[in-house]
Amino acid sequence: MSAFVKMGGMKKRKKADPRARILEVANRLFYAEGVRATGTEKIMAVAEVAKATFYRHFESKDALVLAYLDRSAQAFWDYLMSPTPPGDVHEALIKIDRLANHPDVTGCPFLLIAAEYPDIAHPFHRRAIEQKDKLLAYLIDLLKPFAIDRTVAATKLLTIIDGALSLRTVYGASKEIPLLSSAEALLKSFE
Amino acid sequence: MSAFVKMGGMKKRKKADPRARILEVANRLFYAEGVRATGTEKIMAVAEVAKATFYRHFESKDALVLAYLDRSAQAFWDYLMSPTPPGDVHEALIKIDRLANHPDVTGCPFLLIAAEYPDIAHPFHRRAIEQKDKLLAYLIDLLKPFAIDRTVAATKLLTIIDGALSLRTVYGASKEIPLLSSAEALLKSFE
DNA sequence: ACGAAGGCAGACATGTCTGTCTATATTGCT
DNA sequence: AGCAATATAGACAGACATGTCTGCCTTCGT
Repeated sequence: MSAFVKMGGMKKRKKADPRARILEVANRLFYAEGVRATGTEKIMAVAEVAKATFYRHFESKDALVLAYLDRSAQAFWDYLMSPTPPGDVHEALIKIDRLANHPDVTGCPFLLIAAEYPDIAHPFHRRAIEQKDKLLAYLIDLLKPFAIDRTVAATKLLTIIDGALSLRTVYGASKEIPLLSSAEALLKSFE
Repeated sequence: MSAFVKMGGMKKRKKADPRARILEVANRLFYAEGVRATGTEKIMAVAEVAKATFYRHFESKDALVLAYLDRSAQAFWDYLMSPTPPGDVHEALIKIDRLANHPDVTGCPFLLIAAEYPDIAHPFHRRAIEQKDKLLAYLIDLLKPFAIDRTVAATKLLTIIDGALSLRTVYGASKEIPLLSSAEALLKSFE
C-alpha cells in the first residue's frame, strides 16, 4: 500500500525524471531559437528544474549542448534506419526528402551549430563535421552500383541535402524544397 | 582650391576614417567568428576606435550588423555583375562556383545570420530572406530560355548553391565543393 | 591662430549569463 | 520508520555585454 501512496497514485505523472525533461526542453529551444541564444536558466525554468538539479545531471551548458547534438544524430539515424534500412540510394533520398520537408523541420541541427560556432576546431563544430562525414560515407556506400567517382557523387548529393535544409532554415517550414527531384536528376547524370 | 587642400590630405594613411575601419573589422569578425560571438568592444579594440566614436557612427550593435549585411549583399552583386553581367545561367553559375570555392569563403553571410537568428521575423533574418529572394528572382530571369517551371528550377539551383556554401562552413575553406558540375547536371535535366 | 568638430580613453550603469552554494523539502529503499 | 539520495528555491559571485557619459586631445577650416 505504501507503494500505492508513493507512486502517488500518479499525481506525480506531470513530472518525469528531470534529466529527460531537461534534454527535451533543451532540444526544443536549441533547435528553435539557437544554442547561443538559449540560456541555461530559461531551460531550467521551462523544464521546471532547479539549478542544483540541472548541474547534477549536466556538468555545464557545454555538456548539455553535446548531449543535444548526440541526441539529434541518434534521432536522425534512427529515423533513417527504422523500421527497415533503405535498400538503395533512391530509397534513402526519399526518406531524407520526407524528413527535410516535414512541417516541424526548420533546418539541420549540425548546419546550425556549425554556423553558430564557425571555428572548425570547436567541439560543437567537430560534431557537425563528424555527422556530415558519416552521412557522406553512407551515401558513398549506397552508390556502389554506380560506375563513377562515388566520393564526388556523394558530395553532390550531400550538397543538395544540405542546401534543402539550409533553405528550410531561411524560409521556414512553410516553403517546400524539391530535394528528391533534384537528387534524382543528379542520379540520372551518374548513369 | 579649398577642395584641393581639403582632399589634399592623405597623410592620415595610418588611420583611415573610423567608420570604414569599424565596418572593415566588423565584416571580418562577424563573418569569421559569428555575430553573436563578436562583442562590440572587441570590434572597437581591433579597429582602434573609441567607444564614443563607435556610437557616433552606429546607433547600436544591431545597426552595425545591418550595415554589415547590406555591405555583404552589395559585395556579392558587385562581384556578380562586374566587370560585365553574366550572359546566361551558365556564366552566372561559373562565377558563383568560383566565389563559393574561393579560399577566403567559408560560407554565406546570409545563411549564417539566418542560423544565428532563426526567428524569421527578426530583422537580421529578414535580410537573409530578402537576399535569397533576390537571387532566386535573378535565376528565374536567367532561365527564361528554358521551357520549364522556372521557379522550381531556380529553387533547385539555389539549393545547390546554398548547399555548397553550407558545406564550406562545415568543412572550412579547404574542401572544394563541385557546385558547377552539380548545377550543370541539373541544367541538362531541364532541356 | 583659434574655435568647432570629431576622435580617444576609460569609468560607469545596467543587464544577462554561467556556475556555486546553502537550506529546505521530497522521494525511495530497506 | 528512518536514512540516504535527490529535488526545489533562490541568493550570490564573477565574467562579460551593450550603451551612456565625462574629460582631454587632435585636426581642420577659416
